[in-house]
Amino acid sequence: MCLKFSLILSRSVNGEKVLMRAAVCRMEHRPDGDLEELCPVCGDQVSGYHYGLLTCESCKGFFKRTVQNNKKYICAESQECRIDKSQRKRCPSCRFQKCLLVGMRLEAVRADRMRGGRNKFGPMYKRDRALKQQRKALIQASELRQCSPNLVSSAYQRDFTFASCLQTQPSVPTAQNDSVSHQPLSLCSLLPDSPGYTQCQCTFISNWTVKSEHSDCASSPSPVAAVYFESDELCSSSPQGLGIPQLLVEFLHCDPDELQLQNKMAARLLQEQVGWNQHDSPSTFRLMCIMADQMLFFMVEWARTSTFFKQLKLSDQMKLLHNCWSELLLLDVISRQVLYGKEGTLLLVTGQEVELSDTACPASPTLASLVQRGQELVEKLHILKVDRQEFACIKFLILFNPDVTELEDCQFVKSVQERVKGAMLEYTWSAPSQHLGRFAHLLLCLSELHSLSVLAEEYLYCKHLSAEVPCNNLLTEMLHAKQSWE
DNA sequence: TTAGCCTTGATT
DNA sequence: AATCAAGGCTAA
Repeated sequence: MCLKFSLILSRSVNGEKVLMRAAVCRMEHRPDGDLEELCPVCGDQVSGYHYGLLTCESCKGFFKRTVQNNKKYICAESQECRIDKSQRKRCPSCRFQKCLLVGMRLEAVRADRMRGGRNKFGPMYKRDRALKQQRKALIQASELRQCSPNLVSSAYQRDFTFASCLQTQPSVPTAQNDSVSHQPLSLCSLLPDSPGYTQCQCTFISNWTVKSEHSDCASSPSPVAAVYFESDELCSSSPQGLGIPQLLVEFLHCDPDELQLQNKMAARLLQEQVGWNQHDSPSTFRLMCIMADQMLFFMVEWARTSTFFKQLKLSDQMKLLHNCWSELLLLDVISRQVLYGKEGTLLLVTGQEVELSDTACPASPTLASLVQRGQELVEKLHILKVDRQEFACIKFLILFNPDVTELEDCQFVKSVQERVKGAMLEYTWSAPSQHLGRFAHLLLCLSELHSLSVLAEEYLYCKHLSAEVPCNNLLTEMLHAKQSWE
């Protein structure tokens, strides 16, 4: 899993935004755009829906062979191989990883090898087709209106070939809204009270409406979406009156909804996908980078709107976030595994599950160590039965770190940290079947989390130095901020 | 092993 | 009867 951690802490894609826009324009002028869809795995022509989404014939066959024969591949490089039409045969390991990452479904391969007929994905495919129709109509309408970029862009937001999106469709542009995507975004410009903070970026988050139909989720083939719903309903209905400290209730309200994140991430991936083609098909590494970058936006938005944090001055807000971004990213991945994950698989924010055995990476000792220690940490937190309330607290505990240098309002940060600790202690002790040493164990886990984040950042910085991390994104800004202090 | 073409059969 | 996404076959 830590392989994924480190990948997640990697790079983002501002340069590609330009490509995306170019692709949109090309498609507009193509008479029959959606007959020329490209396989999300390798960029070849698609031949129909296969195992959850539109793919080409070769990736369909490859996925079938791999699953049916229970094949295990090992990447000879560092699990970052580029998969495109000409190179797809070179690394089956990375190819299969990419199949899973874009949303091909293991469960669509029949165990009994029965031929013909239809499977449970039928309605999903139908919905996706309808969305594509809608998109096409919108594009045609926008052409009539002399190619209004916004309309074209939003039309594309509604189309998404990833399986996760077939279940929960994205509805609104992502953080890097089209109108701002061509220029680099900085942390500063995302926080309020700063000169660079634009209304466009604000309204993206606050106006976000989740259109994921509950009925769809109920009948969804994905158990993940169902899990999120159940737990979210529990959390929103149960805290009051059950002896949960008021502060915790407040934290829970600040906590973003997992299903909303899933939708936003799907929309972001869609936006990126528009720019992919045969020559520019992203590696697993790059996909993870895109996700990491988006997670950073989620994180900033969470902090920006959270209690206590919004009372801080911009300079302190930035210092706190620069200090703990990697720890919060890791915590996000880890908490998702503890709360919703299954043993042996990595649950992505998109709701997709990746087999951990397939992601083992011996290529880099740093990566291998991250993987190992990350898994152990998940296991420890799982045994401690850390719940969503506690994770919400831990995030604040990490964010409000009074040891950060040159804080203007260090006293306030310290007082918040004390209050968070107090509320956590109260919650931990009031819960039944909790032993006395649990809180201490939890704190030990946090120190392990911190050391993991240091390791991950070091690894990333090396990648950055070897020019594998692109410039002009939130991630490189974070990397530089930390390095310039130390 | 790959990938293009073929066969199958539940659903529409 | 038509559709189309499963699995199967086979030359390269």
